[in-house]
Amino acid sequence: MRITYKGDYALKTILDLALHYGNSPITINDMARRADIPTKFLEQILLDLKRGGFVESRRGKIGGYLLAKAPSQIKLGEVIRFVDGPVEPIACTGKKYSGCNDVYRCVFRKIWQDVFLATSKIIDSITFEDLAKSVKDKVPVYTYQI
Amino acid sequence: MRITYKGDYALKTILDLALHYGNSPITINDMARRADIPTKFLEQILLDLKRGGFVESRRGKIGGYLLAKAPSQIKLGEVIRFVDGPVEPIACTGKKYSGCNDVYRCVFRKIWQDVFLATSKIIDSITFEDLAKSVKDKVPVYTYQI
DNA sequence: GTATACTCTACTATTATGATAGAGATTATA
DNA sequence: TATAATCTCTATCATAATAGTAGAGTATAC
Repeated sequence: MRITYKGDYALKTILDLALHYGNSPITINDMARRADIPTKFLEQILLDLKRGGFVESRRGKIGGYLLAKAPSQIKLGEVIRFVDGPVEPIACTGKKYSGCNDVYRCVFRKIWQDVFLATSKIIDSITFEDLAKSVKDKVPVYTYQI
Repeated sequence: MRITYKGDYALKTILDLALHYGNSPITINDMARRADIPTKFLEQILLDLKRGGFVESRRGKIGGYLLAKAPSQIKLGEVIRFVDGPVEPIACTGKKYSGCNDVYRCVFRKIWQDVFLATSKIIDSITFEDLAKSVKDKVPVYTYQI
């Protein structure tokens, strides 16, 4: 799994919205300023998140963005996968990995699968409600412990 | 963690060398053919692995590549980190992450740290001896189980 | 009707990735 | 010693991903 700037910004933005859940819409400008993200870049990211069903928007005066669902219904893993793609360490599809034609491939594939599972277990067990609570209470978020 | 083609090829190549550990050197051509890697690309990769201290070479006739240490002394994680860089899901260094200046950052940082630890636990517990044995015995490699 | 705020398409710059090319250096051995 | 086999090194190139920027357009509250 690799988190890009875009992904990082998306996560911060959804957390911002989660912290204001239930209130009036928040403008792109406000969020961009708070998280120090270029406004025009954040515009693109929010349009993407809207297409993904994570946020909704209101145009015009008193417009802005809102979460499309409750923070408790948005898993961290969902957002990561949507913005930055699959969590697997290597693309196991396509011609290079279309089958277990040689034994080397299979040996490593099992390992990538295990890394994938361990990662998923962490990011899919955390919701934005957890993250928002963690911020409000100023305590580290609880993650799946090995 | 993201494994590139270069990384994938490097791992396969070291496994190939591990399977022939103790024998005479293996040529780039042989390895490239067996793993279906472009020869010139594999040349670059092997030079890199040599600089990393993983392999050594013999020039001239009857030349080729050998492992620089026993397969049991080469961890999977070492090679991955050397070829494809840090295992962390996000670059937590540099100006963007130079300090815990805002609370959002810290919330996520804990999570990336946990993903990092879970991943490391898997890839650092496997050596190329384990992988070679796994190939020879035709059984999946044992990985750290959650 | 106008200011505010989202929407949409297109464009650009930089870097990483995945190679390829070709001349050079070293070594075994006939 | 000649030569074939093999690694070594520097440079170059093509494509895609990433990280933005630009600007005209649309909707809404007041």
